[in-house]
Amino acid sequence: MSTTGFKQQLFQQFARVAKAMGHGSRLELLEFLAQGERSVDQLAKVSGLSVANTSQHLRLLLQAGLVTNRKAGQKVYYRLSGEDVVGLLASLRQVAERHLSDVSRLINDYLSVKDELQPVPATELLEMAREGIVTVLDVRPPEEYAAGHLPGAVNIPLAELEAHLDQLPEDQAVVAYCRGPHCVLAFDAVEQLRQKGFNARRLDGGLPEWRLEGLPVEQGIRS
Amino acid sequence: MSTTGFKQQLFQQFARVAKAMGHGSRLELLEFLAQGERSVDQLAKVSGLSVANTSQHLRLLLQAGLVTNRKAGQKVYYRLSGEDVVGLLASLRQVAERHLSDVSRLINDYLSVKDELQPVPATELLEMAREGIVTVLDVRPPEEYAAGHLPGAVNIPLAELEAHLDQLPEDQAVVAYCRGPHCVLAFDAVEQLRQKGFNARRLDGGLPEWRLEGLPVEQGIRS
DNA sequence: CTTGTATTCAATTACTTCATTGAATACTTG
DNA sequence: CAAGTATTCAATGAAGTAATTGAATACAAG
Repeated sequence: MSTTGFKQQLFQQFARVAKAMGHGSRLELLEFLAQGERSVDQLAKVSGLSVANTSQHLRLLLQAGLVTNRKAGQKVYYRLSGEDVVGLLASLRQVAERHLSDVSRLINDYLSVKDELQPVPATELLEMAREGIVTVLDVRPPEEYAAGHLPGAVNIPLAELEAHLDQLPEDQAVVAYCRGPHCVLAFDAVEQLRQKGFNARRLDGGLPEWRLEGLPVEQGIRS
Repeated sequence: MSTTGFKQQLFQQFARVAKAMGHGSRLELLEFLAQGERSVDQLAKVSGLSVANTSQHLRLLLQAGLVTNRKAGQKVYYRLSGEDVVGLLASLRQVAERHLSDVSRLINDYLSVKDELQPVPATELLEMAREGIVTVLDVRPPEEYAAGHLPGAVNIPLAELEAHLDQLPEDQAVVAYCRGPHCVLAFDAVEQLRQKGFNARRLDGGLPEWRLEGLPVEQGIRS
């Protein structure tokens, strides 16, 4: 094989991975899988895609090496191939935010209006949590919380926040987090909490980004 | 705008960037641009694409925010938008290498046969160079060398290596580098040098990866 | 002002991608 | 064994992508 031929094949292979990420739905599926493994049916429900369509996208992600799968009875569970995929997604997001004005405008118009404050860096939150001066709030659905969450985090899905305010100490700061840096649930939670008089902030990033920084993750349902 | 609408638009924007990288030729153009800014004509020549085709690919990369351009007379010069694009390309490459068996097989069959030794980490090379116990060899074309190179690197394009062996001290180790971790030129250089009795190794990565690690870069033609 | 150079644009053709639909396959339950 | 469930497959039509070709545009030189 010539040098040119080799190079072209190599770049073509790299392009396969990029192409697999070249559709909004597949990126969303990857973000869901970053929270923990899910079945096809679960992914179809949470994404709003048909099962057949979800299956097709997952097959493409599988062929690109971004996810792996395992069978359990009739169900097929998918997961990210590794933490490096989270890193790749983070890198992609950062480039888009920085160099695409459409992206920064979209984020500004929709998210920054909800929370203009800088999010709390992960290592800073870990420090505050260890000092016991903050309440960490996970606003994702329970199954995502169970798959993995920040140590000591309280799980109150956004839809139930108003009904469970009593679970949050009023004399402490609250830092909310979600699936990733642009997950609306964390923004909405902070907005609601501030309206109720809480000192609420957002975490910089979500559970996958936290884990990517090598920070500790708990699993299971809270006692 | 609804939460679902916002999320879908955001993912669609991120997908734009990924899709722009979803073609082997565009990834190759990005690797060339990682060495320094180039004109359309230069990129067409070095990539083997037609000028019109090169222009089309560059326009797509521009729209995706991966490159920027400037005009100088009749020429248009393109460059990467930022170092974060190099990081994104590195991340993509790493995921492909790790999770696509076709990629690791391609690399193994074509590159590892040329050089099975582990490449020298960048920080290690910097140390050795500072101690003056190694010769750093840049085997890229002179214009890429001029745009940026490792401090103290000697520029001998591969095609001229045999004729310029006298420029390399025989009593010192030689570490060769090129455009990136899979640039064949560095592998071929090391192969040739070993055949001539030199103690030759490769750098882990190329000039863009070196710069991404925050290491010093020189510019211009060597005195 | 004309000619040459560099680049971009638009149209075309062929190919690929995407969502849908219905069928096929595999596993579970009664 | 039949019916139900979960998932994948294949075909289809619409939309998008990629290379080529020739034209258009912009700038430079004589």
